[in-house]
Amino acid sequence: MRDKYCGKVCTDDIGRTLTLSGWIFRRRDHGGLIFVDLRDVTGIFQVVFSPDISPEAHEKAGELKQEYVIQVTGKVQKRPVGTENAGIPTGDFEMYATSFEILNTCKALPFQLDEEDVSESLRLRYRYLDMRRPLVQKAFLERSKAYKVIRDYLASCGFYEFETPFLTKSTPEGARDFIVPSRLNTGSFYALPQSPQLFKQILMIGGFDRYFQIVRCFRDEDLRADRQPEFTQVDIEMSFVDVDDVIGLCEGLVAAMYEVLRGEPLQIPIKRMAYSEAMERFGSDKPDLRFELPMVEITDIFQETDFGVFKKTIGENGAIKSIVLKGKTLSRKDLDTAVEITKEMGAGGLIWIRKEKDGLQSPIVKYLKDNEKTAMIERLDLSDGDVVFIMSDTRNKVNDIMGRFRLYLGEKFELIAKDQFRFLWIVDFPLFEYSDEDKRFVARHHPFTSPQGSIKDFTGDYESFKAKAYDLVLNGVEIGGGSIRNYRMDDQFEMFKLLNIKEDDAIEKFGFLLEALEMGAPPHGGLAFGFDRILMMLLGLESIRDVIPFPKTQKGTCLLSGAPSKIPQKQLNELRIRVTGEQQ
RNA sequence: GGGGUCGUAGUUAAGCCUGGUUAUAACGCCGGCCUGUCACGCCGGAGGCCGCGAGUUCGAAGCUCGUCGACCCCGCCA
Repeated sequence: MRDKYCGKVCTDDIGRTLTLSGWIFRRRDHGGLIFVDLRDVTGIFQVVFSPDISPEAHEKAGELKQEYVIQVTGKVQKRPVGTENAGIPTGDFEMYATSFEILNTCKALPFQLDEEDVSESLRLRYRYLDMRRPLVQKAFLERSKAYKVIRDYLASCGFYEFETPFLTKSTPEGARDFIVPSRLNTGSFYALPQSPQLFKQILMIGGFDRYFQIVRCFRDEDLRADRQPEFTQVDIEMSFVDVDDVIGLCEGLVAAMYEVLRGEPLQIPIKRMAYSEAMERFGSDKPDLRFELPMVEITDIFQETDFGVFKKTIGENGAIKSIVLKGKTLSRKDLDTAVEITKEMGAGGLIWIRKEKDGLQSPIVKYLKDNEKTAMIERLDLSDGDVVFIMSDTRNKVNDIMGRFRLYLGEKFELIAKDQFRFLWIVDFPLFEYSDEDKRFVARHHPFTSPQGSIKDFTGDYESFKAKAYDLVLNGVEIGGGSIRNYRMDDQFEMFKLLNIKEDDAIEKFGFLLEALEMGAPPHGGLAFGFDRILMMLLGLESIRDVIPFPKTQKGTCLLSGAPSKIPQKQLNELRIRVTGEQQ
């Protein structure tokens, strides 16, 4: 139906008669001449309708409206001198239409395709129109390029691609599952996979050595700007590897993606930071390193303090930590707002101290001893005008709230280098983590994660026992995570014991993996990247929805299709399901 | 489960704080004119349950309460 794409017409085509097809992007009707911008996925080409060339075509072109689909034939020529459009690649050329056909019409549009501030719900409702917009289109074309880079890179590294089931079994200790009722097995349910974790381990035990899959995963949790109920992971597993092997491979992959999507090489190896350092200095296991503003601990300075708040914290073995804001002028209102913000984050309070020419200024300064002030000025390297924010509470609370407060300061005082891409590996995660909900220690990563050293060396100190687990962080967003797995049954059972998971329960939930571990499982480990998130970040977009063609809203609905929806009673009957409408 | 922002022609916004005649603009849409535009231009026109429901009031787009929807955040997300 066409000889060429609109955006691909070039000098070689001058003098040739071509047939092009596409959408009417814009029509400029001068009464005599009518100009039409014909658009397809490759770009725009200008078609001219003139009564001197074809009175019929010119007459009929009066009917053309936005987004009509046409097929047009004419001779390509150079535009007259002075009428070229440097703004588009085909701006030196045009075509006088000798004939054309309207292949389809288009109703009045719900929004203009070149309009920038269209509400997202309207865009999602009419996603097919939204996709015709160049910037939206670009995101999905880049996504397509990314699939190819990943497949090419991993294939070149000896990886095989597999598919794993979507109708599967609930995985342990994870997010809430999406559930699918089984008609053939009344009262039983499949779970959609949160990740192909168990299956990829089975593939290693099956001897394939290196597996990957670009795979949809499902988690029935509340949504965010960077979270969707179904999302895509680049899932990777390798045999006969340790932490450095997996990290090295993944760095190569990320660098390949970065180069294709950003058009410049990525410096590797990527910086690594221990989990404990991340928490103590940045109050987060995914620090944004596009700006500094680290927390500095000053607990030791106040061992002999008379200041009640600090005294209490030290007595309860808490932490006193500070963040220094340099070179910014803060009004009293800024300081009050800062205090307010941290209170909203759950802080008991926030202390600020300003370094002035003649000493420290703060509501609490009168409670501080001279040696404490001096030590603080020295430790924090304070200059005149610097503002110190101090929080004093339990260590975890200080880390958490100061970490979030740090992000607030970075944003508010424009300290973040928004054009930077700061990758970071977080390593040496703790193997366990206390769950307030379950009132016990649970696996921080997942229960198949291998500890550093032998699990048999566990001394009872859950909090300091380290895992062979690692996360990849980009600009404060977790974009991937993985671990080396337990590959021996005795180690795995020991792990379950420490997690207080009963043997029967373990066998019931994932006995097939445990059985396989006893049949010559090789050492193995891997990682999963959040594909949508990486794309979002590398393309500089604000929301994961911008890189997913058909995303869900925050309430999990699809505005295009109307899912989820009620289903006919007949279907419910077949599944033996009764909807009670009541909270059980 | 909790906190917040928003909802006004097809679209994007103004008006709301301080209630009062016909709810304003731009883009789009419809009609007319125009032979070098590319965000074409000029003239004219149509288009509104002010998200929905109660309440307050002589009178509500504007105040109050509820509700629905979209978004952001906390919890949650191994």
